[in-house]
Amino acid sequence: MSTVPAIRLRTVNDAPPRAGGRYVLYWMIAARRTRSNVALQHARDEANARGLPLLVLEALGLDHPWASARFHAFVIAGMRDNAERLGDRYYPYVERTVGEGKGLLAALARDAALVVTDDAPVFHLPRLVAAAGKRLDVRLVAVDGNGLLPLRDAPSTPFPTAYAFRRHLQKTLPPHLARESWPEADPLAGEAASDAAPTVDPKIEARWPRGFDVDLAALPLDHAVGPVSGFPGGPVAAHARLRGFVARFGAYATDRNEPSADATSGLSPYLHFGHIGAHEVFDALAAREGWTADRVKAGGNGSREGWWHASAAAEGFLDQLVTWRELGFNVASRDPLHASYDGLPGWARATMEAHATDPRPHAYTRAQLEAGQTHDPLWNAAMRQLREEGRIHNYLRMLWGKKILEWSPSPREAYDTLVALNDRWALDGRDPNSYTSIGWVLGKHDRPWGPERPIFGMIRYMSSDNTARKYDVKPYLARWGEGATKPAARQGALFG
DNA sequence: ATCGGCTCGCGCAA
DNA sequence: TGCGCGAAGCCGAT
Repeated sequence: MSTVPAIRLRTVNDAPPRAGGRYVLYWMIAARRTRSNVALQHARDEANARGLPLLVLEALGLDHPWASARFHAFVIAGMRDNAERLGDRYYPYVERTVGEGKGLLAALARDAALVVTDDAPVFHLPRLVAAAGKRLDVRLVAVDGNGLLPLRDAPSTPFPTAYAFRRHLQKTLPPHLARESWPEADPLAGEAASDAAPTVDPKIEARWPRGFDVDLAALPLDHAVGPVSGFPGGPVAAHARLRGFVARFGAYATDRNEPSADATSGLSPYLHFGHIGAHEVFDALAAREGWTADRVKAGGNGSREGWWHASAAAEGFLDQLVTWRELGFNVASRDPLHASYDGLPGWARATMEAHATDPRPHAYTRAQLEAGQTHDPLWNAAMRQLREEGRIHNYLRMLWGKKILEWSPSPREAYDTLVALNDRWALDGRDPNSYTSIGWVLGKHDRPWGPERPIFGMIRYMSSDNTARKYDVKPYLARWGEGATKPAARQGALFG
Protein backbone atom coordinates (compact mmCIF):
# COMPACT_ATOMS: atom_id res chain seq x y z
CA MET A 1 0.00 0.00 0.00
CA SER A 2 2.77 2.36 0.82
CA THR A 3 4.98 3.54 -2.03
CA VAL A 4 7.79 3.91 0.51
CA PRO A 5 10.12 0.90 0.97
CA ALA A 6 9.07 -1.06 4.06
CA ILE A 7 12.62 -0.96 5.45
CA ARG A 8 12.18 2.78 5.99
CA LEU A 9 8.96 2.40 8.01
CA ARG A 10 8.80 1.76 11.76
CA THR A 11 5.64 1.46 13.83
CA VAL A 12 6.48 3.23 17.09
CA ASN A 13 3.58 2.19 19.35
CA ASP A 14 0.97 -0.54 19.73
CA ALA A 15 -2.06 1.69 19.28
CA PRO A 16 -4.21 0.92 16.22
CA PRO A 17 -5.18 3.42 13.54
CA ARG A 18 -8.30 5.35 14.52
CA ALA A 19 -11.53 4.55 12.72
CA GLY A 20 -13.40 7.73 11.93
CA GLY A 21 -10.33 9.98 11.95
CA ARG A 22 -10.72 13.22 10.01
CA TYR A 23 -7.24 13.37 8.51
CA VAL A 24 -3.85 11.71 8.43
CA LEU A 25 -1.44 13.79 10.47
CA TYR A 26 2.19 14.22 9.42
CA TRP A 27 4.23 15.51 12.34
CA MET A 28 7.17 17.10 10.51
CA ILE A 29 10.18 17.22 12.83
CA ALA A 30 13.30 16.49 10.75
CA ALA A 31 12.47 16.63 7.03
CA ARG A 32 11.12 20.18 7.05
CA ARG A 33 10.21 20.21 3.37
CA THR A 34 7.42 19.12 1.05
CA ARG A 35 9.48 17.69 -1.81
CA SER A 36 11.42 14.43 -1.82
CA ASN A 37 10.12 13.55 1.61
CA VAL A 38 9.30 9.89 2.21
CA ALA A 39 7.50 10.57 5.50
CA LEU A 40 5.15 12.98 3.75
CA GLN A 41 4.86 10.49 0.91
CA HIS A 42 3.87 7.72 3.30
CA ALA A 43 1.37 9.98 5.05
CA ARG A 44 -0.11 10.80 1.66
CA ASP A 45 -0.41 7.10 0.79
CA GLU A 46 -2.22 6.47 4.05
CA ALA A 47 -4.49 9.46 3.43
CA ASN A 48 -5.27 8.31 -0.10
CA ALA A 49 -6.05 4.78 1.10
CA ARG A 50 -8.62 6.21 3.52
CA GLY A 51 -9.95 8.96 1.31
CA LEU A 52 -8.84 11.50 3.90
CA PRO A 53 -7.00 14.79 3.62
CA LEU A 54 -3.52 15.39 5.00
CA LEU A 55 -2.65 17.67 7.86
CA VAL A 56 0.98 18.67 8.39
CA LEU A 57 2.11 19.88 11.81
CA GLU A 58 5.44 21.71 11.89
CA ALA A 59 6.19 22.95 15.37
CA LEU A 60 9.10 24.97 16.67
CA GLY A 61 9.71 24.70 20.40
CA LEU A 62 11.75 26.69 22.90
CA ASP A 63 12.47 23.84 25.22
CA HIS A 64 15.93 22.76 24.22
CA PRO A 65 19.32 23.99 25.40
CA TRP A 66 20.48 25.59 22.16
CA ALA A 67 17.31 27.44 21.18
CA SER A 68 18.56 30.68 19.64
CA ALA A 69 17.48 33.46 17.34
CA ARG A 70 19.80 31.91 14.74
CA PHE A 71 18.10 28.52 14.53
CA HIS A 72 14.62 29.96 14.98
CA ALA A 73 15.10 32.38 12.08
CA PHE A 74 16.38 29.55 9.91
CA VAL A 75 13.48 27.23 10.66
CA ILE A 76 10.85 29.96 10.38
CA ALA A 77 12.14 30.88 6.92
CA GLY A 78 11.43 27.28 5.96
CA MET A 79 7.92 27.51 7.41
CA ARG A 80 7.24 30.36 5.00
CA ASP A 81 8.14 28.09 2.08
CA ASN A 82 6.17 25.15 3.43
CA ALA A 83 3.09 27.32 4.00
CA GLU A 84 3.22 28.38 0.36
CA ARG A 85 3.11 24.76 -0.74
CA LEU A 86 0.70 23.27 1.78
CA GLY A 87 -1.96 25.95 2.24
CA ASP A 88 -4.85 24.79 4.45
CA ARG A 89 -3.16 21.48 5.12
CA TYR A 90 -0.39 23.18 7.04
CA TYR A 91 -0.36 23.74 10.78
CA PRO A 92 2.77 25.74 11.62
CA TYR A 93 3.23 26.58 15.25
CA VAL A 94 5.90 28.58 17.09
CA GLU A 95 5.93 28.34 20.85
CA ARG A 96 5.84 31.73 22.60
CA THR A 97 6.59 30.62 26.15
CA VAL A 98 8.42 27.51 27.28
CA GLY A 99 5.99 24.61 27.55
CA GLU A 100 3.14 26.37 25.75
CA GLY A 101 3.25 23.84 22.92
CA LYS A 102 2.79 20.81 25.17
CA GLY A 103 -0.37 18.97 24.23
CA LEU A 104 -0.71 20.26 20.67
CA LEU A 105 0.41 17.03 19.02
CA ALA A 106 -1.88 14.93 21.22
CA ALA A 107 -4.80 17.28 20.57
CA LEU A 108 -4.37 17.10 16.79
CA ALA A 109 -3.84 13.34 17.03
CA ARG A 110 -7.25 12.90 18.68
CA ASP A 111 -8.89 13.50 15.30
CA ALA A 112 -6.23 11.69 13.27
CA ALA A 113 -6.67 8.29 11.66
CA LEU A 114 -2.92 7.85 11.91
CA VAL A 115 0.15 9.90 12.78
CA VAL A 116 3.31 9.78 10.67
CA THR A 117 6.62 11.38 11.64
CA ASP A 118 10.33 11.46 10.80
CA ASP A 119 12.68 8.79 12.16
CA ALA A 120 15.96 10.65 12.55
CA PRO A 121 18.83 9.90 14.96
CA VAL A 122 19.35 13.62 15.44
CA PHE A 123 19.71 15.57 18.68
CA HIS A 124 16.65 15.07 20.91
CA LEU A 125 14.33 13.75 18.19
CA PRO A 126 14.52 10.03 19.09
CA ARG A 127 13.47 10.81 22.67
CA LEU A 128 10.68 13.06 21.41
CA VAL A 129 9.29 10.36 19.13
CA ALA A 130 9.54 7.63 21.76
CA ALA A 131 7.69 9.80 24.28
CA ALA A 132 4.99 10.64 21.74
CA GLY A 133 4.57 6.95 20.95
CA LYS A 134 3.82 6.22 24.58
CA ARG A 135 1.42 9.12 24.95
CA LEU A 136 -0.66 8.84 21.77
CA ASP A 137 -3.65 6.51 21.58
CA VAL A 138 -3.39 6.27 17.82
CA ARG A 139 -0.80 4.54 15.67
CA LEU A 140 2.45 6.45 15.19
CA VAL A 141 4.67 5.49 12.26
CA ALA A 142 8.19 6.90 11.97
CA VAL A 143 9.77 7.08 8.52
CA ASP A 144 13.51 7.03 7.83
CA GLY A 145 14.25 9.54 5.09
CA ASN A 146 17.75 10.35 6.26
CA GLY A 147 19.84 9.12 3.39
CA LEU A 148 20.28 6.94 0.33
CA LEU A 149 20.93 3.91 2.52
CA PRO A 150 18.02 3.11 4.83
CA LEU A 151 19.41 3.14 8.36
CA ARG A 152 18.16 -0.37 9.03
CA ASP A 153 20.01 -1.88 6.05
CA ALA A 154 23.21 -2.25 8.09
CA PRO A 155 24.51 -4.37 10.96
CA SER A 156 23.39 -3.50 14.47
CA THR A 157 26.89 -2.42 15.49
CA PRO A 158 28.18 0.90 14.17
CA PHE A 159 30.94 1.05 11.57
CA PRO A 160 34.30 2.03 13.07
CA THR A 161 35.85 3.36 9.87
CA ALA A 162 34.70 5.12 6.73
CA TYR A 163 36.54 2.43 4.82
CA ALA A 164 34.41 -0.36 6.29
CA PHE A 165 31.23 1.63 5.82
CA ARG A 166 32.12 2.45 2.21
CA ARG A 167 32.61 -1.22 1.52
CA HIS A 168 29.16 -1.88 2.98
CA LEU A 169 27.65 0.83 0.80
CA GLN A 170 29.30 -0.56 -2.30
CA LYS A 171 27.66 -3.91 -1.59
CA THR A 172 24.31 -2.72 -0.31
CA LEU A 173 23.40 0.53 -1.97
CA PRO A 174 22.61 -0.40 -5.60
CA PRO A 175 18.99 -1.59 -5.06
CA HIS A 176 18.22 1.56 -3.09
CA LEU A 177 19.25 3.65 -6.08
CA ALA A 178 16.56 2.06 -8.27
CA ARG A 179 13.75 4.32 -9.38
CA GLU A 180 11.04 2.44 -7.48
CA SER A 181 12.96 2.84 -4.23
CA TRP A 182 13.61 6.54 -4.77
CA PRO A 183 11.49 9.23 -3.04
CA GLU A 184 8.92 10.91 -5.27
CA ALA A 185 10.04 14.38 -6.28
CA ASP A 186 6.67 15.83 -5.25
CA PRO A 187 4.55 13.69 -2.93
CA LEU A 188 1.78 16.30 -2.96
CA ALA A 189 1.25 15.69 -6.68
CA GLY A 190 -0.12 12.23 -5.89
CA GLU A 191 -2.64 13.39 -3.33
CA ALA A 192 -6.19 12.22 -4.02
CA ALA A 193 -8.16 14.48 -1.67
CA SER A 194 -6.00 17.55 -2.20
CA ASP A 195 -9.00 19.88 -2.55
CA ALA A 196 -10.53 18.85 0.77
CA ALA A 197 -9.11 20.89 3.63
CA PRO A 198 -8.71 18.98 6.87
CA THR A 199 -11.13 20.03 9.60
CA VAL A 200 -9.29 21.12 12.72
CA ASP A 201 -11.09 21.57 16.02
CA PRO A 202 -11.42 25.38 16.56
CA LYS A 203 -10.61 24.93 20.24
CA ILE A 204 -7.17 23.67 19.24
CA GLU A 205 -6.60 26.65 16.97
CA ALA A 206 -7.66 28.98 19.77
CA ARG A 207 -5.20 27.53 22.25
CA TRP A 208 -2.29 26.99 19.86
CA PRO A 209 -2.64 29.61 17.15
CA ARG A 210 -1.39 28.58 13.72
CA GLY A 211 1.35 30.73 12.28
CA PHE A 212 4.98 31.70 12.28
CA ASP A 213 4.86 35.50 12.20
CA VAL A 214 6.37 35.96 15.61
CA ASP A 215 8.51 38.70 17.09
CA LEU A 216 11.75 36.80 17.60
CA ALA A 217 13.07 39.47 19.93
CA ALA A 218 10.24 38.75 22.37
CA LEU A 219 10.97 35.04 22.63
CA PRO A 220 13.11 33.55 25.41
CA LEU A 221 15.98 32.57 23.12
CA ASP A 222 19.76 32.86 23.11
CA HIS A 223 19.85 36.20 21.31
CA ALA A 224 23.65 36.42 21.36
CA VAL A 225 23.48 33.75 18.67
CA GLY A 226 21.81 35.94 16.09
CA PRO A 227 20.47 35.17 12.62
CA VAL A 228 23.21 34.71 10.02
CA SER A 229 23.65 36.54 6.77
CA GLY A 230 24.28 34.70 3.54
CA PHE A 231 22.38 31.60 4.55
CA PRO A 232 18.66 32.27 4.50
CA GLY A 233 16.81 29.18 5.68
CA GLY A 234 14.14 27.18 3.89
CA PRO A 235 13.70 24.79 0.97
CA VAL A 236 13.63 27.60 -1.61
CA ALA A 237 16.97 29.00 -0.44
CA ALA A 238 18.33 25.45 -0.22
CA HIS A 239 17.51 24.77 -3.86
CA ALA A 240 18.99 28.10 -4.92
CA ARG A 241 22.18 27.14 -3.08
CA LEU A 242 22.16 23.70 -4.74
CA ARG A 243 21.74 25.24 -8.21
CA GLY A 244 24.66 27.60 -7.57
CA PHE A 245 26.84 24.76 -6.36
CA VAL A 246 26.07 22.57 -9.34
CA ALA A 247 26.76 25.47 -11.71
CA ARG A 248 30.28 25.97 -10.34
CA PHE A 249 30.86 22.30 -9.60
CA GLY A 250 33.90 22.08 -11.88
CA ALA A 251 35.98 23.85 -9.23
CA TYR A 252 35.06 21.42 -6.50
CA ALA A 253 37.83 18.87 -7.14
CA THR A 254 40.64 21.40 -7.02
CA ASP A 255 39.38 24.15 -4.70
CA ARG A 256 37.33 22.46 -2.01
CA ASN A 257 40.06 22.87 0.61
CA GLU A 258 40.93 26.43 -0.39
CA PRO A 259 39.57 28.62 2.39
CA SER A 260 39.20 31.68 0.20
CA ALA A 261 37.33 29.88 -2.58
CA ASP A 262 33.58 29.32 -2.46
CA ALA A 263 33.94 25.81 -3.82
CA THR A 264 32.15 23.73 -1.19
CA SER A 265 28.43 23.10 -1.32
CA GLY A 266 27.39 24.96 1.83
CA LEU A 267 24.38 22.64 1.95
CA SER A 268 25.01 21.23 5.39
CA PRO A 269 22.67 23.62 7.29
CA TYR A 270 19.85 22.82 4.86
CA LEU A 271 20.44 19.10 5.11
CA HIS A 272 20.50 19.39 8.89
CA PHE A 273 17.13 21.08 9.13
CA GLY A 274 15.69 18.93 6.36
CA HIS A 275 15.14 21.88 4.04
CA ILE A 276 16.65 19.74 1.32
CA GLY A 277 17.05 15.98 1.06
CA ALA A 278 20.16 13.96 0.24
CA HIS A 279 18.28 12.39 -2.68
CA GLU A 280 17.61 15.82 -4.17
CA VAL A 281 21.26 16.78 -3.94
CA PHE A 282 22.23 13.46 -5.47
CA ASP A 283 19.74 13.94 -8.33
CA ALA A 284 21.02 17.42 -9.16
CA LEU A 285 24.57 16.16 -9.34
CA ALA A 286 23.63 13.07 -11.35
CA ALA A 287 21.81 15.27 -13.86
CA ARG A 288 24.85 17.46 -14.27
CA GLU A 289 27.13 14.46 -14.72
CA GLY A 290 24.77 12.61 -17.05
CA TRP A 291 25.05 9.85 -14.49
CA THR A 292 22.64 6.93 -14.12
CA ALA A 293 22.27 4.36 -11.37
CA ASP A 294 23.46 1.46 -13.52
CA ARG A 295 26.96 2.93 -13.45
CA VAL A 296 27.36 1.70 -9.90
CA LYS A 297 28.26 -1.96 -9.75
CA ALA A 298 27.80 -4.09 -6.69
CA GLY A 299 31.06 -5.13 -5.10
CA GLY A 300 34.03 -2.88 -4.46
CA ASN A 301 36.74 -3.04 -1.88
CA GLY A 302 36.09 0.10 0.14
CA SER A 303 38.41 2.22 -1.96
CA ARG A 304 37.35 5.78 -2.62
CA GLU A 305 38.38 5.73 -6.25
CA GLY A 306 36.28 4.58 -9.15
CA TRP A 307 33.19 3.49 -7.29
CA TRP A 308 30.55 5.75 -8.75
CA HIS A 309 32.16 5.88 -12.21
CA ALA A 310 31.74 9.64 -12.28
CA SER A 311 34.11 12.59 -12.61
CA ALA A 312 36.76 13.07 -9.93
CA ALA A 313 34.85 16.03 -8.56
CA ALA A 314 31.63 14.02 -8.35
CA GLU A 315 33.36 11.06 -6.72
CA GLY A 316 34.83 13.40 -4.13
CA PHE A 317 31.57 15.12 -3.39
CA LEU A 318 29.59 11.89 -3.24
CA ASP A 319 32.08 10.58 -0.73
CA GLN A 320 31.10 13.55 1.43
CA LEU A 321 27.37 13.44 0.79
CA VAL A 322 26.94 9.69 1.00
CA THR A 323 29.87 7.96 2.71
CA TRP A 324 30.71 10.48 5.40
CA ARG A 325 27.26 11.92 5.95
CA GLU A 326 25.61 8.51 6.23
CA LEU A 327 28.43 7.09 8.34
CA GLY A 328 27.47 9.78 10.84
CA PHE A 329 23.84 8.65 10.76
CA ASN A 330 24.85 5.01 11.05
CA VAL A 331 26.89 5.72 14.16
CA ALA A 332 24.33 8.09 15.68
CA SER A 333 21.58 5.50 15.28
CA ARG A 334 23.60 2.73 16.91
CA ASP A 335 26.05 4.18 19.40
CA PRO A 336 24.55 5.87 22.47
CA LEU A 337 28.01 7.38 23.08
CA HIS A 338 28.30 8.89 19.61
CA ALA A 339 28.24 12.45 20.98
CA SER A 340 30.53 11.90 23.93
CA TYR A 341 34.23 11.66 24.67
CA ASP A 342 33.77 8.04 25.73
CA GLY A 343 32.59 7.21 22.22
CA LEU A 344 36.07 7.89 20.82
CA PRO A 345 38.22 4.87 19.85
CA GLY A 346 40.24 3.27 22.63
CA TRP A 347 43.62 3.99 21.05
CA ALA A 348 42.70 7.69 20.71
CA ARG A 349 41.64 8.12 24.32
CA ALA A 350 44.66 6.14 25.52
CA THR A 351 47.18 8.22 23.60
CA MET A 352 45.59 11.54 24.58
CA GLU A 353 45.35 10.50 28.21
CA ALA A 354 48.98 9.44 28.22
CA HIS A 355 49.70 13.08 27.41
CA ALA A 356 47.05 14.66 29.60
CA THR A 357 49.63 16.05 32.02
CA ASP A 358 51.95 17.45 29.33
CA PRO A 359 52.50 21.17 29.80
CA ARG A 360 50.19 23.36 27.72
CA PRO A 361 52.25 26.24 26.32
CA HIS A 362 48.99 27.94 25.41
CA ALA A 363 45.91 27.39 27.54
CA TYR A 364 42.61 29.18 27.12
CA THR A 365 39.31 29.10 28.92
CA ARG A 366 36.22 28.21 26.97
CA ALA A 367 35.13 31.85 27.19
CA GLN A 368 38.40 33.05 25.66
CA LEU A 369 38.04 30.53 22.87
CA GLU A 370 34.42 31.42 22.26
CA ALA A 371 35.36 35.09 22.00
CA GLY A 372 38.15 34.30 19.54
CA GLN A 373 40.84 35.70 21.84
CA THR A 374 43.88 33.51 21.23
CA HIS A 375 47.37 34.29 19.96
CA ASP A 376 46.57 32.61 16.61
CA PRO A 377 44.99 34.99 14.06
CA LEU A 378 43.87 32.20 11.71
CA TRP A 379 42.14 30.37 14.53
CA ASN A 380 40.47 33.56 15.75
CA ALA A 381 39.24 34.19 12.22
CA ALA A 382 37.71 30.71 12.02
CA MET A 383 35.97 31.26 15.34
CA ARG A 384 34.66 34.58 14.10
CA GLN A 385 33.24 32.96 10.97
CA LEU A 386 31.52 30.43 13.20
CA ARG A 387 30.02 33.12 15.42
CA GLU A 388 28.86 35.29 12.58
CA GLU A 389 28.09 32.92 9.72
CA GLY A 390 27.20 29.77 11.63
CA ARG A 391 29.82 27.65 9.88
CA ILE A 392 33.55 27.25 9.39
CA HIS A 393 35.14 26.39 6.08
CA ASN A 394 35.48 22.59 5.95
CA TYR A 395 39.23 22.51 5.96
CA LEU A 396 39.75 25.18 8.59
CA ARG A 397 37.24 23.51 10.87
CA MET A 398 39.69 20.63 11.27
CA LEU A 399 42.48 22.98 12.22
CA TRP A 400 40.09 24.84 14.54
CA GLY A 401 39.33 21.60 16.35
CA LYS A 402 42.94 20.40 16.58
CA LYS A 403 43.95 23.63 18.29
CA ILE A 404 41.18 23.27 20.84
CA LEU A 405 42.74 19.95 21.82
CA GLU A 406 46.16 21.60 22.03
CA TRP A 407 44.97 24.51 24.19
CA SER A 408 42.56 22.73 26.55
CA PRO A 409 43.51 21.41 30.00
CA SER A 410 42.48 17.84 29.13
CA PRO A 411 41.23 15.86 26.14
CA ARG A 412 37.83 15.40 27.75
CA GLU A 413 37.45 19.14 28.22
CA ALA A 414 38.61 19.65 24.65
CA TYR A 415 35.86 17.35 23.43
CA ASP A 416 33.21 19.06 25.52
CA THR A 417 34.35 22.51 24.34
CA LEU A 418 34.25 21.40 20.71
CA VAL A 419 30.72 20.11 21.10
CA ALA A 420 29.52 23.11 23.09
CA LEU A 421 30.87 25.70 20.63
CA ASN A 422 29.65 23.77 17.63
CA ASP A 423 26.22 22.99 19.05
CA ARG A 424 25.67 26.58 20.03
CA TRP A 425 26.97 28.46 17.00
CA ALA A 426 26.94 26.15 13.97
CA LEU A 427 23.78 25.94 11.91
CA ASP A 428 24.56 22.27 11.41
CA GLY A 429 25.57 21.70 15.02
CA ARG A 430 23.68 18.93 16.82
CA ASP A 431 23.75 16.92 13.58
CA PRO A 432 25.24 13.41 13.41
CA ASN A 433 27.73 14.85 10.95
CA SER A 434 28.90 17.46 13.38
CA TYR A 435 29.74 14.74 15.87
CA THR A 436 31.59 12.88 13.13
CA SER A 437 33.77 15.87 12.29
CA ILE A 438 34.36 16.77 15.93
CA GLY A 439 35.18 13.14 16.68
CA TRP A 440 37.60 13.00 13.76
CA VAL A 441 39.59 15.84 15.27
CA LEU A 442 40.21 13.59 18.29
CA GLY A 443 40.89 10.41 16.33
CA LYS A 444 37.45 9.00 15.53
CA HIS A 445 37.30 7.23 12.16
CA ASP A 446 40.99 8.03 11.84
CA ARG A 447 44.16 6.13 12.64
CA PRO A 448 47.20 6.83 14.79
CA TRP A 449 49.65 9.00 12.98
CA GLY A 450 53.20 9.50 14.18
CA PRO A 451 55.50 10.84 15.23
CA GLU A 452 54.23 10.96 18.78
CA ARG A 453 53.93 14.56 19.99
CA PRO A 454 53.22 16.42 23.20
CA ILE A 455 49.52 16.72 24.08
CA PHE A 456 48.43 14.98 20.86
CA GLY A 457 50.22 11.69 21.29
CA MET A 458 49.42 9.77 18.12
CA ILE A 459 46.42 11.93 17.19
CA ARG A 460 46.90 13.40 13.74
CA TYR A 461 48.41 16.84 14.12
CA MET A 462 47.71 20.01 12.17
CA SER A 463 49.26 23.46 12.38
CA SER A 464 48.23 26.94 11.30
CA ASP A 465 51.66 27.53 9.76
CA ASN A 466 51.33 24.53 7.49
CA THR A 467 47.82 25.48 6.53
CA ALA A 468 49.09 28.91 5.52
CA ARG A 469 51.83 27.23 3.51
CA LYS A 470 49.45 24.94 1.67
CA TYR A 471 46.58 27.32 1.08
CA ASP A 472 46.15 31.00 0.49
CA VAL A 473 44.67 32.18 3.77
CA LYS A 474 45.13 35.92 3.19
CA PRO A 475 41.66 36.52 1.70
CA TYR A 476 40.13 34.50 4.52
CA LEU A 477 41.97 36.59 7.13
CA ALA A 478 40.92 39.77 5.36
CA ARG A 479 37.31 38.61 5.54
CA TRP A 480 37.21 37.19 9.06
CA GLY A 481 40.42 38.29 10.76
CA GLU A 482 40.98 40.83 13.50
CA GLY A 483 41.15 43.95 11.35
CA ALA A 484 38.39 42.94 8.97
CA THR A 485 35.54 45.34 8.49
CA LYS A 486 32.19 43.91 9.38
CA PRO A 487 30.32 42.75 6.33
CA ALA A 488 27.23 44.80 5.64
CA ALA A 489 23.65 43.66 6.16
CA ARG A 490 24.04 41.41 9.13
CA GLN A 491 20.88 42.60 10.86
CA GLY A 492 18.11 40.09 11.32
CA ALA A 493 15.53 42.21 9.59
CA LEU A 494 14.03 39.22 7.85
CA PHE A 495 11.68 38.42 10.66
CA GLY A 496 11.20 41.74 12.38
C1' DA B 1 58.16 19.44 -5.77
C1' DT B 2 57.91 14.73 -4.39
C1' DC B 3 58.57 10.71 -1.49
C1' DG B 4 58.84 7.57 2.35
C1' DG B 5 58.15 6.89 7.19
C1' DC B 6 55.44 7.40 11.03
C1' DT B 7 51.37 3.48 13.05
C1' DC B 8 46.84 0.67 13.77
C1' DG B 9 42.88 -2.14 12.49
C1' DC B 10 39.81 -4.13 9.36
C1' DG B 11 38.26 -7.39 5.79
C1' DC B 12 39.51 -10.45 2.54
C1' DA B 13 42.55 -13.67 0.00
C1' DA B 14 45.35 -17.33 0.65
C1' DT C 1 48.69 -15.19 8.27
C1' DG C 2 49.72 -11.53 5.09
C1' DC C 3 48.35 -7.73 2.58
C1' DG C 4 46.15 -3.54 0.94
C1' DC C 5 44.14 0.18 2.29
C1' DG C 6 42.74 4.16 4.76
C1' DA C 7 39.21 12.52 5.15
C1' DA C 8 42.32 16.19 4.57
C1' DG C 9 48.66 14.93 9.00
C1' DC C 10 53.91 16.39 9.54
C1' DC C 11 58.83 16.16 8.66
C1' DG C 12 63.19 15.50 6.65
C1' DA C 13 65.63 13.76 2.66
C1' DT C 14 66.29 13.91 -2.14
